[in-house]
Amino acid sequence: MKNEDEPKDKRLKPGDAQKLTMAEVAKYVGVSAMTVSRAFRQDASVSEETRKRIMEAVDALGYVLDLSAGSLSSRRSGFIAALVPSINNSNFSDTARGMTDALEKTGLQLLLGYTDYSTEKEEELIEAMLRRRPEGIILTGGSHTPRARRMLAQADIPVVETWELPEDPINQVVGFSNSEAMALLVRTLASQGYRKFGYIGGTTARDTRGSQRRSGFQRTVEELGLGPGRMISFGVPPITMEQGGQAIVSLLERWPDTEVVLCVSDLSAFGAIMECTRRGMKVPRDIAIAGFGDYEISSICHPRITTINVDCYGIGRQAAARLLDALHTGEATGDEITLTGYKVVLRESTDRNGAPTV
Amino acid sequence: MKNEDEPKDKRLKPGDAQKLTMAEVAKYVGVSAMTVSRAFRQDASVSEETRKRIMEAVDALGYVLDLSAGSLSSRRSGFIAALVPSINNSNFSDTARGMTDALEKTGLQLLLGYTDYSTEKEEELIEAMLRRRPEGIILTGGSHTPRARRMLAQADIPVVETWELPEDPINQVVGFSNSEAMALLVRTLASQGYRKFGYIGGTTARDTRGSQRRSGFQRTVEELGLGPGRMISFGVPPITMEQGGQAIVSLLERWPDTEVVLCVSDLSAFGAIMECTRRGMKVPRDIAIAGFGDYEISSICHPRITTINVDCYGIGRQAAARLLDALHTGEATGDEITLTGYKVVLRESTDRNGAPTV
DNA sequence: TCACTAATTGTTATCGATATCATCCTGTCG
DNA sequence: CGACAGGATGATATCGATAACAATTAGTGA
Repeated sequence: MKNEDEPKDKRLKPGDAQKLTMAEVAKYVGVSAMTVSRAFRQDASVSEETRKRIMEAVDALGYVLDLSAGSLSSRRSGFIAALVPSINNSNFSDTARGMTDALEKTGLQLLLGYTDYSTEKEEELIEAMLRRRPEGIILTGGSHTPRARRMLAQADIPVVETWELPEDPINQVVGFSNSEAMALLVRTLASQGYRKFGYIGGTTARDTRGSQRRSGFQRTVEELGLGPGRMISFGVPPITMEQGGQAIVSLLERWPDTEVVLCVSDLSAFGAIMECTRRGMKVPRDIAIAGFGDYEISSICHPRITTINVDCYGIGRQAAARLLDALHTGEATGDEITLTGYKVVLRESTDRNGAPTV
Repeated sequence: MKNEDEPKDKRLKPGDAQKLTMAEVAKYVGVSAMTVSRAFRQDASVSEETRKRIMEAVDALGYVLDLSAGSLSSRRSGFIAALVPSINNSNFSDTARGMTDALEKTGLQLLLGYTDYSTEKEEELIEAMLRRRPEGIILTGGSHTPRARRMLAQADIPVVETWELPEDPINQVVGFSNSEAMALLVRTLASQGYRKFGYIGGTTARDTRGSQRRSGFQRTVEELGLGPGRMISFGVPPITMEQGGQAIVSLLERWPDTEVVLCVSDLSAFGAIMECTRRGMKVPRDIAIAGFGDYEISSICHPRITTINVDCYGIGRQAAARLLDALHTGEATGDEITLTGYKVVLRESTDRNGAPTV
């Protein structure tokens, strides 16, 4: 083996900003590039002593591994793609956090995109993502354009759909039935004596989870013999806090005797409650209001909001875990449906007895 | 030119799931791979007719461009890395959205990571990002570990620091002075007659923007001769809504005569207001409370919250724009500081006259 | 008509790592 | 003592696109 201090006529000074390659690190240490490559992976067989010398050289030179080169030859990009409707929505950002956390230490990196609740945008993003050759992809919901489905099928990587139970799943699913969850909420409130139910949601079918919640509401209200629900649609999904406030005004103008209003999400429920308070109505004394999603705000605000708690973080974490399973078992696992929990959280905003202290 | 229907003995069926390469598309069409490559980029010179035939073949075969291969030879990854403290915070997710929007149509993709307010985590993420050879990187704040700074210097890519005005900027900066903004809020409220100021913030220096706001508060209160501010620290940053509620209780126990409380963020302000309301105090009649950040909630809740509006989306958008400038001008531009605006938004929660209607 | 320019397409080398197989060395066991 | 296992390392081909330059064709003006 040569003298370790040999790099005499090399113009490589430690800290030199020029593009460093593995080969140069190798030459500096006096080994082959292959050995340097091995030293970067803990499993590969390199003697401890060599690895140490290589890592010292890496530090001294300031070399940073180039994964884009590596992924080409290893045919593993190290990416997992994930598409969520919005990153400004704390439900979905919790899900994204769950995915990121589950991927920690696996060497896989999350490539995040947001579809803005549009399947067209989703299709574009799927194509953009597939160009990076992700090893798996996580989608929100089960609505996809035909072309998106084709691209996914051809990509031949595990797909996980989340947050819903699609009728025609692509591969795996991690989610829950939004319509069942909403139905449970209706039944729970009906059992407390509420009879005249209103509903606030967005106008279009863009938000499929919203549509499912609405149909769960409608179906259950009719099943219970409480007549057709009083439904107000307002704004393009996702419906905002402010729109929740506007919607409750419309709803109460049209059906002033409404006893309880369910909202497609906590955000609109919060907006509705605040608007009522502002107008001098007391919640729940004058009107009861419930949301969906159990956002942080709902347990803090006054009155606290009755809602459906959804395991957002768990959805992300499990979706990533299922993807990892599929990658490890050679993608031979059957496509499973993983149900995630939800539960009714009864709080002040629908309390039949106690009006909130003010 | 050969017969276009030639692929007779090729076993390539359209829609075949096997790994497709550009060369196979080329063979299918009867051109060279280079021509296919050109067809994918709008600037390159390919006849319209050829491009059309190629794109039809791409559709028929279901070929998807492989950017990881392309970035290796072109030495352009097509990535911009961005690190934010948290994706669950709507201020930062607005910033992320601004960046994504600014990068739309540029062919650059955002690689997002969250540091959880830790410079150590940031250092790890910077290394992970640099392994993907991003063409630029956007950071939040000006606090970085020495090793992080070294890696960034050596990477030799444009860096934009956001949300603050670091004393020792790396390259470009897009942000504002958090301490000046908070000082402005203090002066504004003082000019309305408030004298006894309290402050609620997190405990440690992890959240540098929080620390800057606090010092802006403290300095200004003293400058105005209003004695040392009454400060309560609570919880590990980022301080939550719930902690805001707990903090205001401590603060009022210790200094019951406090007239106005400024909070490090709207979230803690909201928690504080709700806790006061719950305890039968009226805001602002009994105590005035202000926040920072102008989150959606602050213009909706009751009472509406006085706050500092920050152009979160604009920070992201401009940060990305500055990065694009630097990339186009060959990185020869001087390192500039782009100031983003902020303004005091006076609302009900500090209104000296009108108590909110309840 | 012919040299010449511009538009279009092809050929070859290359980006920087890793897969794969070959080689070398050391120690062990019959 | 010789053969062989296994650990450590090296040599070479390769991943799939693109840069750079070469070649071909069509059109243009003298």
